[in-house]
Amino acid sequence: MKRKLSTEATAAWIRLMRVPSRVLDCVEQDLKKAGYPPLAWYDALLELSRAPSGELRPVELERQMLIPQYSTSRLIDKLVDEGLAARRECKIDKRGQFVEITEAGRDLQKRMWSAYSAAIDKHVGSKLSDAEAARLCGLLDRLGCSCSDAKADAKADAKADTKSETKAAPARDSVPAR
Amino acid sequence: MKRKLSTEATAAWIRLMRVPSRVLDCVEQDLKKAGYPPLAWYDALLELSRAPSGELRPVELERQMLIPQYSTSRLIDKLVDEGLAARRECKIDKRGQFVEITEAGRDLQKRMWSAYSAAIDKHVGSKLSDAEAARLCGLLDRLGCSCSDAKADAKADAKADTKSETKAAPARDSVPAR
DNA sequence: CCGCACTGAATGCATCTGCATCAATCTTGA
DNA sequence: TCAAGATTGATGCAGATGCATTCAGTGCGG
Repeated sequence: MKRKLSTEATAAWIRLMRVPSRVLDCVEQDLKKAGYPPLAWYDALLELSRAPSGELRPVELERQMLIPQYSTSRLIDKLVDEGLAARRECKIDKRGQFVEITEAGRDLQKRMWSAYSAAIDKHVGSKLSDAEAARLCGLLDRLGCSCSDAKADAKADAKADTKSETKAAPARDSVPAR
Repeated sequence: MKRKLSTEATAAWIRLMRVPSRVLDCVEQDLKKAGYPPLAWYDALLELSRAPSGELRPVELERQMLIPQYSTSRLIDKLVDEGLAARRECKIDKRGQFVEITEAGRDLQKRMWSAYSAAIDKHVGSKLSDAEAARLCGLLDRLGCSCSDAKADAKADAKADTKSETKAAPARDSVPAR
């Protein structure tokens, strides 16, 4: 299996590594200049605001946001410090807890969205037609489900848990609000 | 200038934020499992090995790699520590220096490339036809030149005050070798 | 020659990240 | 029913990153 790496694939790789991080940077900068916190805060607030009663278990938030557990824990710390969310006891499972978005949190989420959506439009929407954006989605989706096997490899001799998450998942994700 | 953000653009944004970072992760993991250092080291070694006499000014390296100055400085520290590069005095400008790749550095760069190219092919090349890869390049390129104007802006009012960050995008670069 | 603005590079410090581990609690199954 | 194992969430620590500053050296205008 000694495939040859094509120049097209190489060119795509270079752009994959450069362009999105740059675009993210631009958007984050716009948000920051508007006086808002990092995007991760928005994502968390959005997930919380969407949840049935405005509250989620940290472990749920973690799964929604696809970030590591410790990262979730620390993010929650900060949201709580800023009064954007509150920890609430979880009666049914005393190991756990609920994190509930506050009014201030909902408010911030809404205000951020206007700046956020404007930034996305500025840096992505305005540069591509809808058809092009859709084609880009299609191409990126083709790259999506690759690392599950790495995970499997890692614990190959462990449990064969087949947790392979084929997360080509539809857009049910962070950004879209409102 | 109150454009509406389309759902297509939003979907593209989500994928832009997720897919490439995931692909990068996979490639980095592959490299790591093969016992190699981070990709940034490869990039630096590649730039050095390509340079006329195997040496560059740090400031050149910085521009090639699109990473901040302090980051370059620290990366060089590590390469030197590992014997992959050496600092050499710059006679014509005593503020500066040259960084020269060593034989060990050239050797590592070459060895890394075989693992690296295999990983790129596995996670990108094998998932897209050459035509698709080319289309992906085209689409990503449309997004590329968005922050250059930010740079221009910054330069424009540079004299004013602008503590605003003229930060260059952190991005991976320079893959193609051999 | 001097003063002054600028460039090249390093570094102190605060923050962020990842990893490993911990304690508490829940679940399972013998 | 209880021990073994799995889950939930927090945290100590090491390394990475970003920011601002510092230091040395350059080059220009006077």
